[in-house]
Amino acid sequence: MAVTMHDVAQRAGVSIKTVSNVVNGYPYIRAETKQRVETAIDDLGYRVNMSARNLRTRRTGLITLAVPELSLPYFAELADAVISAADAAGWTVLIEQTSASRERETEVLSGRRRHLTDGLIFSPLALGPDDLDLFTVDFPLVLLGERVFGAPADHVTMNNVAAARAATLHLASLGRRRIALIGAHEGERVGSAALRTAGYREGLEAAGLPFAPELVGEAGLWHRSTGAEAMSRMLDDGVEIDAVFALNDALALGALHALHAHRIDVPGDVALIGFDDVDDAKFSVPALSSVDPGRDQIAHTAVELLLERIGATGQGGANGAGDPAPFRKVVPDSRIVGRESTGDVGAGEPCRLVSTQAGGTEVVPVRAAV
Amino acid sequence: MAVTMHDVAQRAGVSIKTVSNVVNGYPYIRAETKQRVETAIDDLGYRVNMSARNLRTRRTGLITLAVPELSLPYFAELADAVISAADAAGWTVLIEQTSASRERETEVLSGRRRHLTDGLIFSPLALGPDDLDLFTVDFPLVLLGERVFGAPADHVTMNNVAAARAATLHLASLGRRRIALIGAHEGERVGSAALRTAGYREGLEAAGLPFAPELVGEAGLWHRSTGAEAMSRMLDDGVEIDAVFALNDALALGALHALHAHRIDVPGDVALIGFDDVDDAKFSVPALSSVDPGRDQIAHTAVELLLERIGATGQGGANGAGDPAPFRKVVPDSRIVGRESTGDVGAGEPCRLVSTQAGGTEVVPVRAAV
DNA sequence: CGACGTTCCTACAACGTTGCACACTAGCTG
DNA sequence: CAGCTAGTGTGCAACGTTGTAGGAACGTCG
Repeated sequence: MAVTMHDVAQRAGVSIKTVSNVVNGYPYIRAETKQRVETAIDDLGYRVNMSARNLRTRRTGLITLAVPELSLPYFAELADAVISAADAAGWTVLIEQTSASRERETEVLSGRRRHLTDGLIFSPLALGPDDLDLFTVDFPLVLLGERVFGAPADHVTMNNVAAARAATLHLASLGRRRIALIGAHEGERVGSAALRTAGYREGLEAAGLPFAPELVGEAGLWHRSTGAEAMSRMLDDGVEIDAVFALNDALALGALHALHAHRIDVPGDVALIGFDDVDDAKFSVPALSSVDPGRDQIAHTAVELLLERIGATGQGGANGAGDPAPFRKVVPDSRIVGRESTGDVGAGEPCRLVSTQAGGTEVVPVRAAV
Repeated sequence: MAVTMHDVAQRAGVSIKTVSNVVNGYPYIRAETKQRVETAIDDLGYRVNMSARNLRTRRTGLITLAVPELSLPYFAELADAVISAADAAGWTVLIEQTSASRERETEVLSGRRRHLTDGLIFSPLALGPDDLDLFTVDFPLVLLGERVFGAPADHVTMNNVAAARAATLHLASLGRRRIALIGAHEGERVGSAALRTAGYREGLEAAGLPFAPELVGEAGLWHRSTGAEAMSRMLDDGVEIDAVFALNDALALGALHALHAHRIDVPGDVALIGFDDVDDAKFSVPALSSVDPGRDQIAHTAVELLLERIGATGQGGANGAGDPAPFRKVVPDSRIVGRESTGDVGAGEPCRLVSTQAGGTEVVPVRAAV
């Protein structure tokens, strides 16, 4: 049925291995021979059988990207960027949706599909620092996000505290004094919520503003609906505010909805800023100011680190110990994108970049394998 | 290095084939033997090597979903639904982004990655009816969308004309008389734009309204930005309108932005309805009315048809001709979701389903193989 | 002139799994 | 008792590719 190297070899009058050599770009082949093989390949419509090649080479050419849900725009845009970056390097991406459930996130690290790909870029949302041992795995792994630090893996994250601090300060610099926060996770010590909330408090302090508990709105899941609910609760409770820092853009857009429903003008009465700078932010009414955490750079760096790790893996061999590269932590630059919702620009004007946070790379020594 | 069936067999004191039988759920195995094998598997942490299995079975357990871009919410949500549906059936999805370019769409049908998966769910945007021969392929294929009809493949599409007609009629039923259209593709005879525009004209006619060229706004790409531009152009030109039918939600949200920038009240001055019913629609300000084309059903049906086709493929054998099932065209039910932007409901109220279009399945005889 | 290097090509043996054929035991049927 | 069928397990030969080792032809150099 399917055309194999054998068929090509026969037609071209060479050995099967020569066909393999041609396909793989082995240099020592006479031009004429190469030509003959290539003609035979075209004539027969031959394609290499990936399964066979994968079996033989112990590589699949696939990497996994595990994210909570594609229908969340942040992760859809991240997936887009990761796929593009991998594609440019000749790799293919397989996406796993975890729904942010512990069970599925655990399965990503050890489950059925683990052996389908050569490496994993993982943005956990349910697993946390208590699950650190789960992250001690024997395959290339790059972590994203803020749930787990200190795992034996490369890590691409963002400058949450500094960026949140800058966002808060930005609102303060506009003369706002009652700055609410939407999306807090009470009691949590890790994760984006905790870090960004810490940045918010730092920002208040730096601006000489008091911290007021009633200004903090809880929202477990960071969806538009929960943002709208949290904002509504706060407004219904009669809390006085003149600015809102939402911990992501979905929350911010939900909050915007609630503000509008309460006939509150943005940015006239209340200035609003989000986090993530998803595509939607540009097109809400009014256009949403946000923090760009450097998504493209995150995706690009994650793919780069993972492929490096995959490449290095091959060297182990009889050497046993080898000398694995130390784990790196990379923090891309983030910046604040001022749009209408903070009154930084009028409708129609291009957005203004208000402030810049420098990131960087930190090298962490490899911990002894367990 | 890696644990193989051989190791498991040795430890359990059975043949390698028995391990294989246990792993694959072969029924005729003594409970005690099965237990012993399973214990050995757990002890050694054995996982089947997918590459080897794939080579042997000529199956990969993967299907491809090819869409233009994940950062377009409609496709992100579609991908989410397809992945979930495939997952439920034990299959894994590989996503290809085509950027709606001819080159990449052609590659999806014949390129490097073609042999990586067992089947393809393809939503073309660049290829059209002139490329019908490209779609005559020798692997399971399910088409989505409205670009290509009559290809030798199963097809899941939507009731574009009827749904657009209903949306237009709905605006008319609210007393609107100057109903603009945003997103037209002048001169095109195929694709969503042409079909939905046809439905719009049918709707106008059914409502006894005249068709007016100045009410039709072009927008090549259906992004928020192009929607905003098209809307702005029309308003700047002084065209009088009291309703807008945007051919998808991204355009509608962009148009909403432009309407707001022109200080036009929605739905007071202008009623607005989109198409696709993406998640965002619920949370815009005001909440956007839209046409739900039955996205979940589309994803579900597409996966179902593809897996059926993949299953049937195996039977070919020496039989030669076989008797392939005829190609099916499935049209899920679509419905209009009325929200604030058409004044169907006030802020906070749940949305109202205004009208329902019945879809169905049509069976097309298989064309002779080429 | 023999040793050695380049260039070009090939044979063989895996990679880890599953399909197929078959062996053997028990119980049952005609 | 021969001949089934159901139940339980094994051995062999692929699936299509690539790594390793090496052979043959042709210089080139000391």
